[in-house]
Amino acid sequence: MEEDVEVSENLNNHLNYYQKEDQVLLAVDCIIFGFDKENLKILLIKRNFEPEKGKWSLIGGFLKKNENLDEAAVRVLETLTGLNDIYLEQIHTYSKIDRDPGQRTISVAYYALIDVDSHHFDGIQIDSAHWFDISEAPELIFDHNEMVQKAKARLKRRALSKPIGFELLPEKFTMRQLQNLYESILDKKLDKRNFINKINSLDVLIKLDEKDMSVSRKGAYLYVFDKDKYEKKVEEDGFIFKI
Amino acid sequence: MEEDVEVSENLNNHLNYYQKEDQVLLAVDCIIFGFDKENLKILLIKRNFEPEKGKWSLIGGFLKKNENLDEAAVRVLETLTGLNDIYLEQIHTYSKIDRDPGQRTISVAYYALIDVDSHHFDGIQIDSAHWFDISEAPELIFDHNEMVQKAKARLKRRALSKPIGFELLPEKFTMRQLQNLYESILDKKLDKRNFINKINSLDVLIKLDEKDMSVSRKGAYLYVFDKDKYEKKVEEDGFIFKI
DNA sequence: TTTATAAATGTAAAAAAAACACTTATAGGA
DNA sequence: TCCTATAAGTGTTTTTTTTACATTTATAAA
Repeated sequence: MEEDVEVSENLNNHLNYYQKEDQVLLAVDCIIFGFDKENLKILLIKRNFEPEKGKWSLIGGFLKKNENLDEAAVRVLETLTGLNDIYLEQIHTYSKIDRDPGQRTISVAYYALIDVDSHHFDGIQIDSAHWFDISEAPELIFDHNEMVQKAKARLKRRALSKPIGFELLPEKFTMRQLQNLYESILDKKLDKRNFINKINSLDVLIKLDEKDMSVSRKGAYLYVFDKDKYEKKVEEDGFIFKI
Repeated sequence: MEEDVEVSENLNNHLNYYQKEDQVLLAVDCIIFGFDKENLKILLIKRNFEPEKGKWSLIGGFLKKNENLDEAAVRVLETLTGLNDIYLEQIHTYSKIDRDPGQRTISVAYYALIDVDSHHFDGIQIDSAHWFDISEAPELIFDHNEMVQKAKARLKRRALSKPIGFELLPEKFTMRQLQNLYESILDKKLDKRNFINKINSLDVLIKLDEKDMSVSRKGAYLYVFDKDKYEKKVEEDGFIFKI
């Protein structure tokens, strides 16, 4: 039934102006970055359908008639994680003719940022999903490696110009964790004092009277990101977040 | 005939793995920036077909089976300008359900950079096309205004980090023209001496023994962009172009 | 009480960016 | 041919930002 409607809509509906044009399948694929207070991770799944069944892959899905691409990406992510409040951003659209040997498919890549620990999703919803350390991720199907490369580059750029990191951290975090995150994303060591000075000069963190005692004997103060303050700054004086 | 083949391929071919998925029309729309040595421009057309016939629009076209998106964008641009060596970059994919009242269409926006004068295209190939000063562009159909906004922001970012400007200038140009271009893109006045010092410190221009006498009595030295040197620098020492 | 460990802290030097004004070459007009 | 008007060309100082760098402190565990 559904298919009949589809054919009729696409080829026979007199309200359509573009009847002679080729149609394509449009997919979304999500590069899901996570952070566990130590290392940057990526969430991958083992494909359980053909083609390329059994190989590692990004999670993806096809765009449906009744949703836009952002909504499709949210849906796809919810299917995997059970979460629907995940930070998502569109990156690039991939269209090589034979990129998917199954059928001509164009794919819109999104990247997502998740705090691995504090979003304790109800167990990942697909058994074969696995968090890989970003440096230890396996080869992926199709052009998914290329997508991941681009997403990493984008993440790096955004980390330098937006307070993107706070999507990847628990609500309360230590300076060391924030620095670990930036070091993972930028893939280089940073000087501790300079980093703290820089962050403090941005004036968008609130230092709590609370310490995380789980790592050191002295304990480390916890901070929260002051989103309102950040947004007010951006609005009022075109504040530029720049690390 | 062609349509028969299409239906059969999409719905009946046993090599297709994704038969039950919805298909969509995929378009490309091009934000064509130009520069005439004075001002940043945008090339728009008056649509000569429904819907929204007669309104100003970006130039666009539908993706075909035998091409990828970059190729589609090149084809669309060639149709309009007769040129096929234009700098193009994908920006974003737009998918709001009712963005095109004609039919559900997803559109991939590209931006293009053209030197208005020295690419003297054989007259623009579509009569209704017109170069608008970027600040005087008319309202556009669908979500094209949004696309232009994003393209402008992207152009700004890229101008600060890549020698993008040289796509928009004639081969030989004066420092004043380069500064005009940057001022147009960044939408602010720059100090002449600081600008020249900055550009010279990048060391990617060749100063010619030739002057442009068309603007001042004194004449202004002409420069060319040393693309090889630029690329060698990027490769060898990760040279960062930053204005 | 001692010890081991990560946290917390500030300053000086170097580099980059911004502010700033006068001289020069030439065409065109007097 | 001399004068004038106009944009081109040129450096230095100040300010801001970035980088480099080492010691003390709080606490839990031994």
